Amino acid sequence: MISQQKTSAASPGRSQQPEPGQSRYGWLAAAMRSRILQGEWVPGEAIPPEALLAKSYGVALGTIRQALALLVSDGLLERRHGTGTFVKAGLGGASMLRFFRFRQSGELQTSPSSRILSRKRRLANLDEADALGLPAGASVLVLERLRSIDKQPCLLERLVLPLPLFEALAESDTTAWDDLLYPMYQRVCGVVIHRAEDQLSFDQLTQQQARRLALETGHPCARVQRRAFDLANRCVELRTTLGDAFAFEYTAQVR
Amino acid sequence: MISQQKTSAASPGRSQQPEPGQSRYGWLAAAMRSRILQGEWVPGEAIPPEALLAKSYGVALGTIRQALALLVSDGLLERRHGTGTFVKAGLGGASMLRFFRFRQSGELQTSPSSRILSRKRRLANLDEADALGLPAGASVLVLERLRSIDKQPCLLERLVLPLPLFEALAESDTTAWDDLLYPMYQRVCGVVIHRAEDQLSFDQLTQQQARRLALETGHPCARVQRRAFDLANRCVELRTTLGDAFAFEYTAQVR
DNA sequence: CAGTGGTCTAGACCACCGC
DNA sequence: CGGTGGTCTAGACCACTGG
Repeated sequence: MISQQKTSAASPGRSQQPEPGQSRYGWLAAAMRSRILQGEWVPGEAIPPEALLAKSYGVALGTIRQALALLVSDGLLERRHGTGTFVKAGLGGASMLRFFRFRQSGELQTSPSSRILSRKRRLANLDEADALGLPAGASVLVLERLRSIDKQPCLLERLVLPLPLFEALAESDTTAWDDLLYPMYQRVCGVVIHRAEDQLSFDQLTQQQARRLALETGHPCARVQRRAFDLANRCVELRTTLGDAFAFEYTAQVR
Repeated sequence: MISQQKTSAASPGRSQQPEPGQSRYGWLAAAMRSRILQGEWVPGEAIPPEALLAKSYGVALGTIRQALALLVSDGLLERRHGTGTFVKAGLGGASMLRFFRFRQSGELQTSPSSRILSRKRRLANLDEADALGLPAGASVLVLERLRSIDKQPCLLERLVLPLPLFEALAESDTTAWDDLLYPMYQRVCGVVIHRAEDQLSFDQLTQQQARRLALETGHPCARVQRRAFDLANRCVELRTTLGDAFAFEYTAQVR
């Protein structure tokens, strides 16, 4: 080894750049990203101030700011003027409702209540293993979940969770679970959901699905197939949500 | 007037900032935005280089770069390394297809062909006048349009266009129109479509709609209600697109 | 090769927040 | 008030693009 490590936190050396084809701020962003992924900087808390980071990495303030801007646009950090730079907390949940407009007696947009209809452990099929990045024959936890507003069933969900990771959910009492899963993932399993991809499509309800949603067999439904990712950008949840197609409403921005 | 105008293009003066509560780069961005809206800088062409802008506005390079970054994130400008900074051309069109997966004989994603079914001039109703920012009783052009792939009808559209602006389309031969409307708006009417909002929902086809799409009455359909905006961010097109719900497929990013 | 945007520096001062 | 991020400067040098 030629380069000598400095006393700084994750030192890239001072007068040389161990990066091959990367910009310095790109390298810094990668370095700081890994400090988040490895748990040195934890979600919800502040990271060291810019000035300190600049000094410890041996770069100018502006360079650190560029690196931080990258992580902000990645959604990993959040800056608050006069206060500090914070690691973003995970997704709050209730994000499924943005696809639907359900009538409520009151005006308040309360999060729907949630009931687990079934929970079983089984082997992942090929598609699931592929999407979750699991080896063939890995086991998963499969949940069926009904979400209701004012005791009116409105969303039917099927979730697939990789099992070593979500083991804590395989045994606990499902009637005591939170209405929002993502904060619970974080609390119980240490899994932070950071982003998701929702694929929207259309179908008709099977007899069983219709019964659970209190609709008729063959009723049109909107289907949301979600892949949710953790901080390290690995898919850790597959979810299929069904709801009345006539309650579906979503606005997409173009360009 | 105390401040003396410099020789620069849209001079903000040198040592003072005529802005009330705004940052300097925010003011610069607004100034440059108006140079685009007023047609001094035209879509598709390069604006003056940063160094020249910095000198003519009497600010540092970094400040100009911040202002440019704002306009880039607004989608008004596009930067190309080693080449220049360009005013973005309008939306290309064919963007409706991103909501649908239509089977084609070949694999190629060609733009669907387009046929105008009807064209009439009438008074805008309240909703239309409101959305388009028109006075009550203004007139609009209403078009019905069928889009087909491989001679197979797939999308049925109804468009509402404000009339003083799109007068050139009210008389011309519709059989000679382009398949893509937005480039034609720009060429024929000087209207640049810059962004759009698409509201998605589901419904069932009326008898007339079904006939035009070669489907059955009551067949489930996806509805895309679009509001399209020009560079000045004024709504200049309302469009409702209907297509087979079973061909609907769209992916949304969460956070 | 000349001209463009991209990176980086080492400062200064300002605006906001919480105590 | 002290500490944070936000704005701004006036340079230097690098990397890409095109003729």
